[in-house]
Amino acid sequence: MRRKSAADRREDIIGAAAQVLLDRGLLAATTRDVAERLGMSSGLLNHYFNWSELRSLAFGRLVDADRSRALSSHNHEPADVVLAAFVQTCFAPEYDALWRLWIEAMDLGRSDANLGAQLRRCDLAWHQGFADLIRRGNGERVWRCNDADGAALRLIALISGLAGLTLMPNAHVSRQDAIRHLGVAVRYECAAPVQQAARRRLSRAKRATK
Amino acid sequence: MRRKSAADRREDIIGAAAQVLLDRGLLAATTRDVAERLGMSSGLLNHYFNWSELRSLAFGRLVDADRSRALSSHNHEPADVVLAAFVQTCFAPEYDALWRLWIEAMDLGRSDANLGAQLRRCDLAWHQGFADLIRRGNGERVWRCNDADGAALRLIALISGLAGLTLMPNAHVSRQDAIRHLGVAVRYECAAPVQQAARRRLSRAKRATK
DNA sequence: TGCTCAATTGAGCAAGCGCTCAATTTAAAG
DNA sequence: CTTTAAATTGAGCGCTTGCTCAATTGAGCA
Repeated sequence: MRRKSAADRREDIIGAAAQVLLDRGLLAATTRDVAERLGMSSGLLNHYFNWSELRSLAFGRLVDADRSRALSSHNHEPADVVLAAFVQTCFAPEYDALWRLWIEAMDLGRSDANLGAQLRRCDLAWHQGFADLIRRGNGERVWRCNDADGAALRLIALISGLAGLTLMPNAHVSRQDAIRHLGVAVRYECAAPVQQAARRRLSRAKRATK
Repeated sequence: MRRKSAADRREDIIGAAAQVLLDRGLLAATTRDVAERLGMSSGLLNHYFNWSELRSLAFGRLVDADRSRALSSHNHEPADVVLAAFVQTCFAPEYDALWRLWIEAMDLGRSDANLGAQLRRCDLAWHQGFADLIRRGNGERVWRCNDADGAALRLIALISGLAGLTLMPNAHVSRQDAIRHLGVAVRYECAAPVQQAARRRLSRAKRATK
């Protein structure tokens, strides 16, 4: 195998490991898979990383890239548009592998300290990004949410739970269902103030007709 | 080892396997752990079960028992009391092992067909039980929920997501936080009609003073 | 009492895992 | 060109896993 500097080699390995994780999952992926994908010897891989370290690094890189794409990439659009787009797309098939990794990390992160620390970091970053988006929406007056942090945490927890239900073979919750349920929860948490007032008027009118 | 009938032996093994699962988790538990706990040879265990089958059976038994305890055991109490008790207790330390199994099953159930089928069954049963409880509350007029099935699914998904956050070592979500967040979601989904009216009056009064 | 067959044993197989290490190759410094 | 240190190799070690199978044991029946 053509020689490279240590830094370049490390980058190659992390990138390949990330692809292997997407293909096989955190649990099924092996060091030999990564080495084979790069056409390098298994010994070289272990010269740079141990598996726990490499797996955590590759996982963190994937999650970070995904978060940037989902939350930070289109900061020019209004918060409600960004959130609506996220709700519509987050359960699309192309993200199955990522949610699968997330669920696996919730399990393996308990026994693998590297993975646990990485998951915690990713968790906090997602939480932060989501809460910021909700606060931005408050500022733009597209909704009114008095507990952005709490809402962000609840929505993220709901998403991972829904992902778990959706990803099962023979799942009894379809992607469309998951999107719908997430949309309902989003409306609970981030109700548009205008709609709230309208709904209040409506219910008052109903009582009046009784 | 003292001889037993096939049926008794199978029961012994399933029971011991359930305890091993609680102790070590779905992933770390091994056939040897179960055999050792019963003081029997590993060969005998494999005479009655293969590991995939046994693990799924033991998992299902644990989840079923827990569901009975949480939802069906005190049917004489009002639905809101049952639900409130569930919210307060579901994240208690004694159920950590169970939630851990649930999260592990979301992962392993994708590659282990037995476990996948068992998880699906348990999922549907929990969903059914939860939705029934919500509908009972509708009948008792302790709340008004127009989408009991949807609410049940969202709450279960939220719970598993919160459990995943809570169970991590160095979790940034405490048990108290999890209870609070679940309580908030329950109020979203099953708002007491009386409280709704009171809140409406309150917000009207606020606008009047401005 | 002897027979029979199912329950039970436990050494060990085959496979997979992360990782080691002595040996080899090669880019770069002197 | 020579030297040197670092990159690279790959056979294989040590361990764990689920599971097999020939051999052994013992409860129930004639």
